[in-house]
Amino acid sequence: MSRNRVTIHDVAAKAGVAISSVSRVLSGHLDVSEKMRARVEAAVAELGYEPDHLAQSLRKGATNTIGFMIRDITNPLFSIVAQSAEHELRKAGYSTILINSHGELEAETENFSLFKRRRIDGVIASLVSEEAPYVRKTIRDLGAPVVLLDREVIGLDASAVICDHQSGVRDATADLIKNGFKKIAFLSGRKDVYITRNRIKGYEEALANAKIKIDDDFIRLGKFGEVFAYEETLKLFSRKKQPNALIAGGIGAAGGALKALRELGIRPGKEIGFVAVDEWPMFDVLTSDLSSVYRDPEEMGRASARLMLDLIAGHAPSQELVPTHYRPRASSKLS
Amino acid sequence: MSRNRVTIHDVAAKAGVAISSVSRVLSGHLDVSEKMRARVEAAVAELGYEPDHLAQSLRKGATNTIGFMIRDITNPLFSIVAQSAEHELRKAGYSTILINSHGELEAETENFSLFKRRRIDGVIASLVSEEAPYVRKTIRDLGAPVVLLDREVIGLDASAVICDHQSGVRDATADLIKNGFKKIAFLSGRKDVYITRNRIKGYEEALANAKIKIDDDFIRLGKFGEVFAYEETLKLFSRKKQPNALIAGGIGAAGGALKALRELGIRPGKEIGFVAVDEWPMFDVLTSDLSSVYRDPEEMGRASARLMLDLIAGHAPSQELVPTHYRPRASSKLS
DNA sequence: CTAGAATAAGGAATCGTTTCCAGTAATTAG
DNA sequence: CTAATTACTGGAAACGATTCCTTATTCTAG
Repeated sequence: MSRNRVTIHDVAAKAGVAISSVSRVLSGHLDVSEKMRARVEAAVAELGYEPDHLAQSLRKGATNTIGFMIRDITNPLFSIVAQSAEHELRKAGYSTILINSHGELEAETENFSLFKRRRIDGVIASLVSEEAPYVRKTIRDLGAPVVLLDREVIGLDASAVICDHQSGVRDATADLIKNGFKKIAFLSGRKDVYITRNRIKGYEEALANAKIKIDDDFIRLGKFGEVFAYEETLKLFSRKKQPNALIAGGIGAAGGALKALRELGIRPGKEIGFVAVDEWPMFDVLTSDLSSVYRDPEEMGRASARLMLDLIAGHAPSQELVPTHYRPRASSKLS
Repeated sequence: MSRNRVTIHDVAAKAGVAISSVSRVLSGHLDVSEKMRARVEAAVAELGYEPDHLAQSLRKGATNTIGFMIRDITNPLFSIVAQSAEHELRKAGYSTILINSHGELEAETENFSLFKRRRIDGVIASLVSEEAPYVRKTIRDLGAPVVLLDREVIGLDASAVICDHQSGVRDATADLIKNGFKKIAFLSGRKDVYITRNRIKGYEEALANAKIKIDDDFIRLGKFGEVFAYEETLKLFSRKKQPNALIAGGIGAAGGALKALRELGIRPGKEIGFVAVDEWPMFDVLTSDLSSVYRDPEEMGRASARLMLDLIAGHAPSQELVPTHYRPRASSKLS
């Protein structure tokens, strides 16, 4: 089965030349005669030789492989980011190893160690924790370029793709206020990460602009994912002090919130105002006119790939900012 | 940066032993003395040594890497399959390289060649074409075990995970008939692949059972994906002879169909009967009570991983059948 | 026509492991 | 007490490429 592997030795033997000459021809080196090139290429063609990537990597010290680690591949936004990054990296000759961290710190650590053992050329990651010493140590130990998704990288030796959630959420909040909502609840994931902090900034900015007092009871932070949002939404709407609008930060959160609302018989755009932060595939088809804060996941993927290739080329770490756009639809006002 | 790489030589030097002994200790070989084991392990711990996976692979001839190739990672069903397979394979010590073929034959070919150069230990793939000679040649050239998703493997040297679409679609069709629909349109992707043929079997079986004549005008096959389904649905409902129910095969098809229906002002469960084949994340939340034919993507992933590990262990190719379940909800009868 | 440069090709070291083969030391049997 | 195993350990040859270093040849110039 794999016995039919043809190596550079076979090519050299067939062409009657040294293996170093075969290598030189294949790497497009200058100092080879026309005759040599022709003979070698004939032998290569005849034997169907393909260089062994493994041996090349070992010798060259580069694997042409990038690790891509995210919390959850099945999150449609992330899967688009991953696909787009993979596409872009492949054009530059890199393969991508995709790994889930399931949002767990230990899985993440194990993944980094795996990447290191595999001599990955770089890692694009959406980290679980943003705690600076941990991140710094992780990056140092890896010994390869790192691009972080949606994380601040101040004082870190890494590049980052960061999204301007703030302005999107600010505009969304302002629109809700404009439409008469004053008791706006805000739902998002872990509070110690950039994405959450940045969204809250936008939320608070809009409230401040409208001179509405911030009510901490309406800000529900905890975990990313459907379950947390579902439970928190149930709580929010089963107390005395109820909000009359809801901003759900993230795809999971929006799903969980919508599920809870459905069970409660509360309809977005009818009984409350509602904005989803992030969209999912067929957003316009599957949902009934939800207002949203949009960001382009393909651009995020491309940006992360660009940053990675820059780092590999030896450039200094840098950042790319991806904008967000508030898209008002039916759910952000009552009808 | 990567200058701090510590090799087995360093460990051997620090422990004052031969590198072969270090290797023996680390591989858990029997013939090492306690003293030797202790010294080596101390040195390993002190230096933080991790074996280079690349060198190991080159020497051992196995990369512990599986290639996973699908048409489209952003299809939520596939992304769950991929995640589940990755999870299962990782438990067995394998990493997964995930690659898109975008449904294009040339991309697929290129991917196989990439996998081969990387000496992948096996490939799990959802192939673009099912044309036997092509598939056979591809598998032979790869020289590594192959598991196909949703493909018949008769006469091929490969294992397969196949889904029993037929019975799910049959039940769905029968339910529509029972609810009074006789003009049931059926939408699916390429007609030369198992998944489409198998679904049609179920559709035709139910019609035959009910003694309803099959009307080829109502069977619309062509491409997977949203666009095709969207266009075909528009056509279906803008002719004289209109169906009064629709089965959409696949996530993309369901999305495209729903989009078209929305534009036409035709509501599933109101003006027509509707069944989606395959579900997507938050299916119950995002859609308004659509009937569906369900299959468990996690099980598909696990099954593909199991089959792959079996093949690697030297077992003969085999198949696993994943069942489908018709889940009637509001959209398959009028109200 | 010969010295020196330029060109082309071969040989060998190297990347970091594993594993086979010897050889030495320790153990047991006779 | 010596011979025959057995238990460890070190050395070296792979794995399949790249690349540096030589050396042989050809070319140009003086």
